[in-house]
Amino acid sequence: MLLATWNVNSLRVRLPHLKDWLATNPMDVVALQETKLPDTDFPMDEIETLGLHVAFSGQRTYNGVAILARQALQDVVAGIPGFEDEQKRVLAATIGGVRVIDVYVPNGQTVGSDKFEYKLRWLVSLREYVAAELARHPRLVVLGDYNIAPEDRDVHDPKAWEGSVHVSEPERSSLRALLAVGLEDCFRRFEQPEKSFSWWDYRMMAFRRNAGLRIDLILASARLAEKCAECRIDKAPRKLERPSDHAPVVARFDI
DNA sequence: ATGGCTAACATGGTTAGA
Repeated sequence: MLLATWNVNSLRVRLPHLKDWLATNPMDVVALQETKLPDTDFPMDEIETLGLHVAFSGQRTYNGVAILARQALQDVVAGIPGFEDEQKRVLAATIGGVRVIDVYVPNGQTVGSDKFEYKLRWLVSLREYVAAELARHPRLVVLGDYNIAPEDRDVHDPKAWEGSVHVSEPERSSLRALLAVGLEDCFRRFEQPEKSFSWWDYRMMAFRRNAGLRIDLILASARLAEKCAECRIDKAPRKLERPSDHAPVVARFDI
């Protein structure tokens, strides 16, 4: 089973890239973030034409998540149950016996801001949700845009980023607490190229300089992680005209 | 120098992203 996560930064703009990418990289499951579309505008027909089932939870202008899958999606749940939130950032579904939770973690803006506090609160709720889901689903994958670089090796210039949003200790500690309930970062199960990143700023020729962060993660339960055969970042779509600032991340599971 | 791009909403300039 091949799964991918991709923050497309507007599905309206990136639909051609997504279709081209899927044509050469057929996936069983794709988790999208920042679709930036209300559900009434979701390009359902175009996705279904690709032979994919789809579930989505979106809003105008901001946020928005969607799951595309070769097989039918079962038990679709939007949001974090019990956590009141206008922002459409979470979508769960069961596909082929695997529980999939697609997450778009809040950005956090700056350390100490209201949005930062919201990010930390949000991560506590996510952790509680994941703990409950793990008890019900031994095969669980939680993938998406975490807006946290787990370690300094996931940052192009750790000195320059030290203490700032995406790398700060409260955020990293929240991520470690999430992993501690029983998830593993699939990417780090394997030897990887030095300076592997999944996001590069649009400005300052950041992609050409590989000045990026690894913030898009595929986390899997122990039972699933042990079946992980590959995990990689595909930089190719980031090289196209008018790209998303994020690259897709792919994981393959022998199930 | 706290910017630099990009997208949405708007139709010029603000908000937000990371």
